[in-house]
Amino acid sequence: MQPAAQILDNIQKHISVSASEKKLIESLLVQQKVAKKEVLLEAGKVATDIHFVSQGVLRSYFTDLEGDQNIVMFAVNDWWITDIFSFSTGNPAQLTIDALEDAVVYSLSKENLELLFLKMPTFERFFRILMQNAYVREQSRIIQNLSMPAEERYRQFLKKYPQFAERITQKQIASYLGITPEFLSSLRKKPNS
Amino acid sequence: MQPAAQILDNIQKHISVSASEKKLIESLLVQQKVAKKEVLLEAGKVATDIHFVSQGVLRSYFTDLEGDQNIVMFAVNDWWITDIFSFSTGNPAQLTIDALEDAVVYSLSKENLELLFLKMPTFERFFRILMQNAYVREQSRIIQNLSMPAEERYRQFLKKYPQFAERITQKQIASYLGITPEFLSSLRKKPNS
DNA sequence: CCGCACACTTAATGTATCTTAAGAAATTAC
DNA sequence: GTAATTTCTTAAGATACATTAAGTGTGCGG
Repeated sequence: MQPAAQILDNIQKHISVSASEKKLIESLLVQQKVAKKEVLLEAGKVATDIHFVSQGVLRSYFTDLEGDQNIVMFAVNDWWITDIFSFSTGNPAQLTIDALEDAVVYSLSKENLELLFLKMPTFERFFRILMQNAYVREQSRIIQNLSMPAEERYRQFLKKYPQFAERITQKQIASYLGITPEFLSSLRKKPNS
Repeated sequence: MQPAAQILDNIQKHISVSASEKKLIESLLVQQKVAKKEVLLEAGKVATDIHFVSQGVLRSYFTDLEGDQNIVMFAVNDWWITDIFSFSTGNPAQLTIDALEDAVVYSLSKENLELLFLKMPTFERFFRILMQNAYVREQSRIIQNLSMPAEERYRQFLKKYPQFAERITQKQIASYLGITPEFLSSLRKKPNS
């Protein structure tokens, strides 16, 4: 699929887009290739862009005082990713975003997003739906973290994101679940009762 | 403050609203008084409304398989609350919403919200900002849950939400933090080093 | 194709947090 | 205003999960 077509499909799942609007959107996106391990956003800098993942796998993570990485999200094709806190407020990012596999992304700067909102008011609706879905996802994760032991969270993760499980190492998954790789290994060994 | 004025103020922090739009908004809101312990939304039913809290304190919580309540959020004056998953998708709610103190809320049904989006496209922007802020909040909580021990999460909670700490019992706060009231009590006893 | 870094596993020991139980304090209901 | 209910605390014992350390596999850069 043509990369632009991939984003437009993603957008058109939620709003309709005229031919001239398609051109406008395409003109505001910047394609970036991101090599495995390459950093797209570094904690401490301001997140100026939101990225649409066309191919490959990205992750965002928080580095805590002990220096440990805590994975906040994974993003594969058709996902949008940024440090939403930094992108919203202009404060320094808490998260680092890098590639777990070679990736291709389309980046939209905050200025261009605001331009889109101005020139194409329905894009506000699209972005509202994007944010609302992200809110649903994060709230669902909070519920799981509060109410389930690690073993059950792991099962739910495999069920909800089978496309991640195949491509992401156990170490990364453990970090996402908030447990150590050693403990995840011991969970996996257990007969799944 | 006139209740309608309170909501309009909240909305006008993010978008400008004409006189006729103000009337429209007011006409679509329904005032509800909620007595302490009264249930506004019951898990299993569909969340048809989003509620603006004018006075009092509400909470939403998830009841897990063991029957324990896990608090997802508190809402005091000027907060909006619903089960965003159920409200978005029309699926049965996972959360129960009830009042921890006598409260007054203004409820906006999903139909009326869609009507607002149609008649007042800038309302899409307001709601986008609402959802984006909620996303930021939930992501920040996930980062804290992943990277900090309970004692530090409690400190951050007190710092971030001093208005909650005064009005909400230790038991509720413990549930929000994902720990038992007994353990919270032991944390509070420790000299704050 | 070799070597090295890194992922995954296993197991012993350690610790944060839970469970249970009971009493004291505070709030609520009649 | 007093009984009844709920909250908060304390403490002992239990458990989920972390830490450390060592060994085995696996991918990948040169």
